[in-house]
Amino acid sequence: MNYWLVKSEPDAYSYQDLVDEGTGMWDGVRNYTARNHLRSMKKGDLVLFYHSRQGLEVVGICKVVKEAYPDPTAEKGDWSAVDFKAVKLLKKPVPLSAIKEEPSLQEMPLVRIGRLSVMPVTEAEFKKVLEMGQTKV
DNA sequence: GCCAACGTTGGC
DNA sequence: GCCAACGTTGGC
Repeated sequence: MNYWLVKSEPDAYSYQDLVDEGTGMWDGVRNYTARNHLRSMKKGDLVLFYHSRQGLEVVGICKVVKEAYPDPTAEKGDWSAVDFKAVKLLKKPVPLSAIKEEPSLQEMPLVRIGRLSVMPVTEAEFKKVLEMGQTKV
């Protein structure tokens, strides 16, 4: 079991949109590092859902229900998409400012590499974020 | 809206 | 193959 974090601008696609859809396609990634992370995802992996630009907080948990397949929105190039299903809304969203203040979360790419939109998270980091969000899977 | 950080592109 | 210029992302 691996753990991940994905970012989305809620204006474009929010956690609530995923809840409404049931199963959502995670497409449109056009960054090689992020794409490679998508391809490493396995069915059942748990994913933190983060709202960028607006919100700036981890809002929910979802899981991988379909592993990487060719991104249908890519007109050219070698890109991938995966499918997610919403698992649980965090009881308390975890803001970026709180993550930055938590010593054990300083190594997260979310803090270190601002621009990356799909990133791995360690089990310890994942659990810590859930704890801060007062939520259990 | 600004700007820093990072990735990509293209000239040499 | 290096590196400057440019574009994009995303926090502030």
